[in-house]
Amino acid sequence: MTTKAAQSEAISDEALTLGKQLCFAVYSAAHAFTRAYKPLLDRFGLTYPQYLVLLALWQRDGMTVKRIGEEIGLDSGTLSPLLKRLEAAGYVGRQRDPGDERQVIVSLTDKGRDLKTEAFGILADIGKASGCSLEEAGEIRETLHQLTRRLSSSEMEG
Amino acid sequence: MTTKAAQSEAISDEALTLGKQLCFAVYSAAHAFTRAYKPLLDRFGLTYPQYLVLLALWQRDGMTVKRIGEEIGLDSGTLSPLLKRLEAAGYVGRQRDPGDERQVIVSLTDKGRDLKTEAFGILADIGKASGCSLEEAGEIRETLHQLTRRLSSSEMEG
DNA sequence: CAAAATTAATTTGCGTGCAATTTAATATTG
DNA sequence: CAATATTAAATTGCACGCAAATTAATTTTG
Repeated sequence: MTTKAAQSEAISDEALTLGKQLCFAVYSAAHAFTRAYKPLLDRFGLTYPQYLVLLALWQRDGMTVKRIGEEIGLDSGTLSPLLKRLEAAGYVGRQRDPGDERQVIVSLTDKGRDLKTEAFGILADIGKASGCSLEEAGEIRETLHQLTRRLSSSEMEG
Repeated sequence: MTTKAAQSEAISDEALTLGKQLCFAVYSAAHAFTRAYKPLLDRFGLTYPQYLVLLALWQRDGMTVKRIGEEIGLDSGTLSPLLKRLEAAGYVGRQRDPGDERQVIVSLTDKGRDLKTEAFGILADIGKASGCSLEEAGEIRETLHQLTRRLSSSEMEG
């Protein structure tokens, strides 16, 4: 098993295993976050992506659908129905921008604003459960941002 | 702005921002992987989770649905229809276990086995696009595994 | 300024992802 | 050994996530 063919086979197997584990680690961590949030968000009747939208609005109220999408990385096809559900739940309102009728401005209701206070507790719980210091969390964030940027920038058309 | 109330407000705002960024970094990275794989998998008519199932089968053929679910973290509600699509595409076969008729054994077809060779190339492409050395990838994987383990172990019932 | 191009949301269609229910088969135990 | 409990898949229902098509409003430009 020391031929050239056998060696390249070994390298490929290593790449296979590593690639699988790296991709799957990210995949699992994302699901772990979703699951960790779920019981905390259930009592507000919110899903994780709905919560991400509210986090964005708590930092900057009155954004358009497009702007929200840029903030959290979702397109309007996902956001339109999601925002309707948030509206039905009474957390946000949606109004066409009078200055540009193509755009829809999403703004927090009083109920949506009130939720922010309780949401701080949720983030604290998640922070505790993640077992990270502020510095560790910052490092993980930076590493993943870098990874995301690299993957996004390379097109890799089949 | 140096009262006790103002200070705890500041701390909470920091937790809010950090928590949001950490959760979102993981969330974005997972989607970046999915998007990075998409053009490569499209020509085989495969989705990313379908590809994960095949990766698992290339390493250990003939697993039950439950075992596959444990390997990649999906339940039968997701796997049953997914496996039917893989079967319809001709990559796997499904047979009831004669020894225990409750179980369904999933095995690769010749077409499914043949795909493994090309899949090595996909992993290599992703590895290249991620811009990681084997060591860096290993560190990221370990960090995320640790994070996933911590989040999974803490129940946090609302 | 009118036709063409662009833009923002919405809608549609398909494939997850997961909780909860159902069905069928196997284990348990009274 | 028959009633009960457990287990593995499949099914159902709801909410993403994204591509593609549609609709309506605004720019662009000929």
